[in-house]
Amino acid sequence: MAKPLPAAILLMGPTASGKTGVAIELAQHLNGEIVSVDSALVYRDMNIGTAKPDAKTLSSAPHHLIDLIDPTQSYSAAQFRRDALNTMSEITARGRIPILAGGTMLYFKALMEGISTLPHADPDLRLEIEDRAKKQGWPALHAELSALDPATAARLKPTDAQRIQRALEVCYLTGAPMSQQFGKRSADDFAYDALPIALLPSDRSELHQRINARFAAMLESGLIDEVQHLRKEYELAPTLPAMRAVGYRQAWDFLDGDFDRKELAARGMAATRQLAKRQLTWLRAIAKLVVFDCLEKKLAPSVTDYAGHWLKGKNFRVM
RNA sequence: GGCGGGGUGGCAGAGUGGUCAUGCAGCGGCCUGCAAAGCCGUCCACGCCGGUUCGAUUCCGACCCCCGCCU
Repeated sequence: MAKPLPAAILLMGPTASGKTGVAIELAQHLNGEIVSVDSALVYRDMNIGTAKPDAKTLSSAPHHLIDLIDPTQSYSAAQFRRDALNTMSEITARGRIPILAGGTMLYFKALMEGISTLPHADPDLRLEIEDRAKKQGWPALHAELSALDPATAARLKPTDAQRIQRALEVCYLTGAPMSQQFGKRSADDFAYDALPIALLPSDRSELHQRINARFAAMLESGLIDEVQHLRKEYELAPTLPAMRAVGYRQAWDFLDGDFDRKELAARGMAATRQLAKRQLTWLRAIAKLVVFDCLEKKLAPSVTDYAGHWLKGKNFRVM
């Protein structure tokens, strides 16, 4: 008979849904450690705009996958999967429960469903492709993809620059169409008995209010200074993933003098609302979620209570 | 009070006697190494009342409101 799988808790929710507070409460009460599932928290020196928990909060429970790389570097879903699986097995080996908390739904998907064995990004090749796109336009490259990988080209719009680029990159690097390599999953499965929890707002406009207030607060606490500092300390460009993050992109353009502070606030808030919308679309597509209303007052205690019962039912020891 | 200009969707902003502005926001969706990214789709309108007309957001008149100048 197979050994029972180790337990894990997955805590998903849109931005500003209160994930951090819930995750800490879970970690403290259920003998857990938090694994961040967030494509922006991996950046060092990006604190205000990413709503990174402060030092005191971070020390109140073990956190992982935060502050991994410089803003000049880039991360990926595949890298996240490796890092997360490694971290999770370490946590499990300590006899504790991994609590994966965050809002980057692609990372959750990659973690749970696995990801095909494909070459990693090649910056030089990408530059080359972008160069050609500038001259010939993306539809021309899409046409080229039609010859190399008809199946992928068929499902991509000629305007979908990012995915056309990736598909071509895979073709060039491997000599084979990406669509033919999609079956080959990484061998290391997601071998956990996971409780997937989603924090959803019962009222969208209230979430929007929260988002607006939070972005205003970020400006108050020095988001602009943070970005200015980053520009001074690192060799950054507005095309880097880190500088395309919500808030940072807008602050960058503001520092370039593209618009005034009022417009910065409006654009930052709008970008955050749109992020939340996309996150909610992801969450609606995922079946078998245990849903909590993130606008509920006693959110953290009730989630902890629920997760505690779930763990007990599986004979895990709960602190 | 007089003269001039104007009132268009949540906002900005074109335009036309008879299928369409457009941008932003909002809403729905897609998603395999950039994902807080990238991409697709979509609702909402012509200040008010009357007239001309087969048909008026568009033409005419009255009215209301706004802006500027003058008294």
